Amino acid sequence: MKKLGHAFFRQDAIRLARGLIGTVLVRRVGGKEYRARIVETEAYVGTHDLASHSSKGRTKRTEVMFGPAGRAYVYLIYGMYEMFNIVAGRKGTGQAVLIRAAEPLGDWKANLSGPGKLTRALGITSSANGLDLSGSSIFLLHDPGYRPRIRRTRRVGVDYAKEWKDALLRFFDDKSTSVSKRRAV
DNA sequence: GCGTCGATGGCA
DNA sequence: GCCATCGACGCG
Repeated sequence: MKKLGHAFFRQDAIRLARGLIGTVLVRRVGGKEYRARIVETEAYVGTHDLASHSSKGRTKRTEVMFGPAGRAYVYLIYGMYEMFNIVAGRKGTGQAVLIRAAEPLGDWKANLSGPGKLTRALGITSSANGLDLSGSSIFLLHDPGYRPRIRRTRRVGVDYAKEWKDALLRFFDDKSTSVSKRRAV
């Protein structure tokens, strides 16, 4: 399996969100390595997307979204959950892909069916914000032997986003049982 | 099975 | 005063 690099992450958020389904997330922490197949993502397509944090403009929090693709954007939500995103697209466009669910691979067992559960289980915190994902502590692998069955729905929890709330920007692998529960179209 | 609700903290 | 969430609880 080949490591995903800058050229892959630099795709626009929609193509990246779709392309990430079925890839393998690798997390090295505490001398151990954990692998999980990504089965659910959401695209946040730029500063015009009212559900995207980048639509608020450049702030201390959103700064990393405006940087180069392939870095981690990690933030705290509801006071207790960290969300793990990958910056997408051309630098300055404010795009990112939220990783919502994954399926453990190998001996390791965990419930990764939701963005908060995934980061908790993998030990991803805001200290990883801005981290280059072509490094060694968090990176991704292309798995050419796996063919996901991709479905597309509305994003979760963005009802405030006016004309953007119903955009079909959530992708998941219909073959997987690790997709987070909500499947509303 | 489904709706409602509270926890909890950074941010604008 | 919001939230890109989750799990517990009360239905009947």
